[in-house]
Amino acid sequence: MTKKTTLTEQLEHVKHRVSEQIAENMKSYGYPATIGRVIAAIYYAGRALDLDELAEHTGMSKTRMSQVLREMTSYNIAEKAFVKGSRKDHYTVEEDYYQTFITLFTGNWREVTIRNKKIEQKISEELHDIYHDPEATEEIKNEAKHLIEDSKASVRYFEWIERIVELFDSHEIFNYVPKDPLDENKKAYRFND
Amino acid sequence: MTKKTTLTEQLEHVKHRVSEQIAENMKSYGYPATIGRVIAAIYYAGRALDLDELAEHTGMSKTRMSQVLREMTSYNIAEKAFVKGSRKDHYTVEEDYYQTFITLFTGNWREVTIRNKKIEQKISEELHDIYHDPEATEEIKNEAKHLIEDSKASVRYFEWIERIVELFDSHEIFNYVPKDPLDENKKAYRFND
DNA sequence: AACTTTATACAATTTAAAGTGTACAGATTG
DNA sequence: CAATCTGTACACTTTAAATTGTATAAAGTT
Repeated sequence: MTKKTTLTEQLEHVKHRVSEQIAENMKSYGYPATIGRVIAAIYYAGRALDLDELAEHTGMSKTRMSQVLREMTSYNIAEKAFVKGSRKDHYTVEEDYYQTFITLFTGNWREVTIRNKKIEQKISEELHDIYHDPEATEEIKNEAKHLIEDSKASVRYFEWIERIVELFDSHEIFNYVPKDPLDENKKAYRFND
Repeated sequence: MTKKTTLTEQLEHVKHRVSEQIAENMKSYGYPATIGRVIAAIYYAGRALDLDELAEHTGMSKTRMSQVLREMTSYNIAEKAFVKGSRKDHYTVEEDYYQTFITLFTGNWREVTIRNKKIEQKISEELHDIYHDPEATEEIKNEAKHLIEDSKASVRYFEWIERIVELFDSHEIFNYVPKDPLDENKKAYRFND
């Protein structure tokens, strides 16, 4: 009474699950799940795909594909590929997991630091005005001073985040956390890299 | 014709904006904005607050506070504090920016790695079964083999993420990216830490 | 220039997450 | 043990994000 499934179907099923898994991970990165499905589709196809093909593979509307691919190219995790004799736009994706992680992670955090440093700048100015206002009582001055210190600490924190971003972006992180933990030894054993 | 605002009001306004800023950042971390408002409220109060006080400060319902604080304690960024002579639950929050970042970041990624390694495990078994199925053609075997390699690479990637998590969790990251970039020099100048 | 093909702007819909109000259970007090 | 206080389960509402369908602009073909 077991349902008959061919091995080919089983393989397809596995791929589908991997695709959903990647989709789920994208949500954890804070990006739409669809991005994950697009990555999987292009990866399994083994070549650049156009919007219609992607809509087909992901089971979504072409409109959505258009939107998502634009988003992906803006994040630098997809790019248009020239395909001979077709006027459709074809897209390839970054296939290196590590690089995708780094790109999405740093992109997100760079935005955060930029936004926050901008706001802190404005707030800091405002607090200085309050501090130097002739009507400011001792108590007011005290609180303003306290908030200014908070703001400075906050900026230092975002500068730390910026340096973290730089650590990943420059790939320096791989010196401290190698992709393959055995690399350390390997290096010692071989003459060239 | 300018609206008259007292300095005290201006200070309150600043605090409110900082609170919203933290809320916004929580969204970037992938957590509900309300968490940020709770952190700010407790920080500015300078003491543990109970659910009613938090509802008051954040302008939200007590029910929501209950939910959010439970979430926060589960993430280890808030904890119940004993307050003499009150039977209400009072909460304190982690006040160190860096630690909050690390806690939320690592918590999120730990979940991801656990989930993914589990799935890869199952998928890998399934692929082996397909590979060893007597009905498997050369082509099927080839594709299965390929997918098995993918799966292994994927697991190696998640193990890298695990090591990244460990780097932050252990605070070792501060050796490579110090909170204060001048620490490096400071260390050289002093006898004790 | 009319006709096709392709991508996308825009408005509408669906879906998922955040948040609320009521009701209730467990603990505490008189 | 009746009366009150506190936190939360549960069902409902609101809000924001993802996704779709239609309409249109831009480019390519005949």
